[in-house]
Amino acid sequence: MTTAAPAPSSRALPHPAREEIRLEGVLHALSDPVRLRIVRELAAEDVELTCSQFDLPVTKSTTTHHFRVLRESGVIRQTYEGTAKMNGLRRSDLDDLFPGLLGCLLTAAAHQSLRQGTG
Amino acid sequence: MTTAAPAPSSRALPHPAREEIRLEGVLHALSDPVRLRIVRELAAEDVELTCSQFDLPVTKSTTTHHFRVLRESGVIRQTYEGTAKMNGLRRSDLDDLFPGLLGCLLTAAAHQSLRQGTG
DNA sequence: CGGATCGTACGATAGGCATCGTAGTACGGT
DNA sequence: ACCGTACTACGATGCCTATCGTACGATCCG
Repeated sequence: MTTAAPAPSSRALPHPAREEIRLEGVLHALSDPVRLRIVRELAAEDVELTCSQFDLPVTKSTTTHHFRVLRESGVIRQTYEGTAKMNGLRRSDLDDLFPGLLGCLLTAAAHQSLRQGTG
Repeated sequence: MTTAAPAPSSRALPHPAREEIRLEGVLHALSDPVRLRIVRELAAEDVELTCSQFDLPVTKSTTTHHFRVLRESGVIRQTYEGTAKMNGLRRSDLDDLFPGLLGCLLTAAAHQSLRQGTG
């Protein structure tokens, strides 16, 4: 078999179960410009990205903080692969819980960016 | 003519123009449980409500605070009518800026309430 | 005018949080 | 074993905010 995925690596990360994801938490997570940007990039690439692949206007520590908030609110799924930490949107979970919401949010963010040239 | 609306009363309130409404601000406003509840009630009634018609688990001062956050983020429109302060959702502005978002959010909130019996 | 109702302003408080820097851990490669 | 890379943990800092209580302003009714 073509082992494309390099083994999830021992250390695990706590994620909320699908039923534990709260709308308020998701909205709070996405109300920060940096985090909204992360989610938009993640949605655009449609593939798992490492933390360091994002070009964010904050330091590494702050980046770690933002990714944790996104994970703990249930927006993204994080897994280690070697020293890298892969990040992926929890699309199916979110779509199941809040139908259409993620799409609307991404569209809204895109519209706003077009209007204001802010990304 | 049937003057149903009792004159807007002198004191005016500052509202952001439609173009000034920011997605992040809206999300932040709605990420508070009390404010999300206000917006849901407002959407359910589909008519302007006074501040005191809401049964909220906070004091009057805090209620004032939450309504102000909602107004300043562009989610609601507030006008005085006598001593009462009328509150209405800025549906058309929001739908114009962020198509479908308000509906998705309300649906999502409703779904979550059904799941968890939290309202 | 006097009183009642509705909402505001202001100050205080406590907790949350975005940010940073530094020091450290985990892993892979040489 | 050693080094480099990727990310984390921890502590500090300063700001934001949700909450309250009390005192006040605005409006209406009698």
